[in-house]
Amino acid sequence: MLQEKSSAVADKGVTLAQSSGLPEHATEPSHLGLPATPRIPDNSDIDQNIENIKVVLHEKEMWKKFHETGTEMIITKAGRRMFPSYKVKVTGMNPKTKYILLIDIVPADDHRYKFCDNKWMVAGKAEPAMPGRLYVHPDSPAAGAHWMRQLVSFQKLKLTNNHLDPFGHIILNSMHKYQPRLHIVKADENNAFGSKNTAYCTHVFHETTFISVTSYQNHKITQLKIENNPFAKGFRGSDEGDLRVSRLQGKDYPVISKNMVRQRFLTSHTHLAGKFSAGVLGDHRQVHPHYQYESGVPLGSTDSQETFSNPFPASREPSLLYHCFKHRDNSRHLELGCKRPYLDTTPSAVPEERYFRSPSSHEPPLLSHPYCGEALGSREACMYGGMDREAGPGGMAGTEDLPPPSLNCNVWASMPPYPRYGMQTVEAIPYQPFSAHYTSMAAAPSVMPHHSPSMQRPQPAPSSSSSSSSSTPSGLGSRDREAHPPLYHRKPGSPLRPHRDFPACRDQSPMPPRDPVYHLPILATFPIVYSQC
DNA sequence: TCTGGCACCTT
DNA sequence: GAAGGTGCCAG
Repeated sequence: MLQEKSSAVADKGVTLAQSSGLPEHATEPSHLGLPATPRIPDNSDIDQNIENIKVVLHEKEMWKKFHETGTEMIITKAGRRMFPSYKVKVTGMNPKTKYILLIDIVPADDHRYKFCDNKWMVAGKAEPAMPGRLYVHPDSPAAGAHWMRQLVSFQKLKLTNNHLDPFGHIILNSMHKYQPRLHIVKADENNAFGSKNTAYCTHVFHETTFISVTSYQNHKITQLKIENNPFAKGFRGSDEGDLRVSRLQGKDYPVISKNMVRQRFLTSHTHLAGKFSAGVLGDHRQVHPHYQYESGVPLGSTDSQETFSNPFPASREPSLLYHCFKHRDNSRHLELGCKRPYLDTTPSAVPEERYFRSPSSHEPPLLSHPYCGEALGSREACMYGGMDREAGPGGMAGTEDLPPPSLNCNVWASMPPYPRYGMQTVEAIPYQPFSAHYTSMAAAPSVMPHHSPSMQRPQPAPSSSSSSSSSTPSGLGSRDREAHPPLYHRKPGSPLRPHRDFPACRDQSPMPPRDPVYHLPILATFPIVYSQC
């Protein structure tokens, strides 16, 4: 469908190779462990198909509009869709190869925000990240031809602020900034991912960054939503809209809400004053310079000093980041403890959507702990959430309140969505409580730039980045890894189904018990550590 | 800041 | 016509 030339060009990102199985950036001593310049991998390191995949964000212009204003996404207890919807056009796939497409939404930084004086301002330290969850596209796994045939829409993805959400929606904290990420995973022979040789790419469009809210803060965003979202058509027309509100209130005359008055006043006032103060959020770069490309050319070191005209100054056009690599080392393949194949799961209340626990939420100071994912069962839904607690091969440490997992409950560690600068990645090395480890994603490094104090936590045994790269990321032995099946499994020819039974892994408590395990650093942004819990 | 109910709208 | 997605608003 919509193919934007500019976007297509812009979408040229950098492909990073990592022969050791650990992302290059994760072991680089330099800034965030990122190499000075992206290294083009040889085909022995990177799966050709994965490497060639191009992703274009659909309705990029609309996203830009929102982004320039400061995108806000409503989150509700019941779950709210994103608007604009996350839709992409994918090309470059091997038509016959099966892929799994999924999205996770990771914190863009570790701040909490507030909308003050008609602009977003940092209001403090971020709340502990919600259990990370992944939304797997319902069509997954599907052949490349299928994905490339038409737009891939993630419009059914829903966001919630309910920490105990039973529907598998992606859980977020209100007033926090997030970055959606698209992961394209090459399905293995079992139509799953997580096993050895798993190859995948992560694509990040930073114009999709948003701040989660329970009610819109910026009137401009409200108007953009109303103007562009068909479901909000009833609110279209400024005057009519006001009149409609009046009617809703049983009045026949226009009534302007206080908020609207305030917003409009502030907007006007702010305009006269000079618009948003640049840099309000600008000190939180979401993308690492080295992974930021424009028109196929590295943008270079963009920095926080850059002047931004929008609330999300970190963005740059075009903003696509992606990282691809293939796990050649068994010690790094995705291996999850799937006690039951998807087909064994029974339908659940989770309808049509697939959510998984996401490995990559920033969760200071717990961000480095592994995530435990259980599958939600339903014909199409499958969710994995990040465990906010320690999880060992045989169970989830610190989850004494949890019943024994009756189904699948996987653990994985992830890399924080924003830069951890060297030591962050190094921290993980010493840790060895997991049975499987899967590190990846260059996307992580791209998504965030500053190092937050909150992210600094006691290091079990500071080690060099090289050591981390040379050894199993989490220090897991292959012995344990091999004991676990793929995270995402689907029998050939059968619909991909998630495991059911969240209760088995009710790890949604926002504040997991403090445990040494939490010192485990997250080495990658995408499924990294998997083990049964 | 957040929630639930509402009317209006699309699908 | 039903189901479900919207923003608005009182509380």
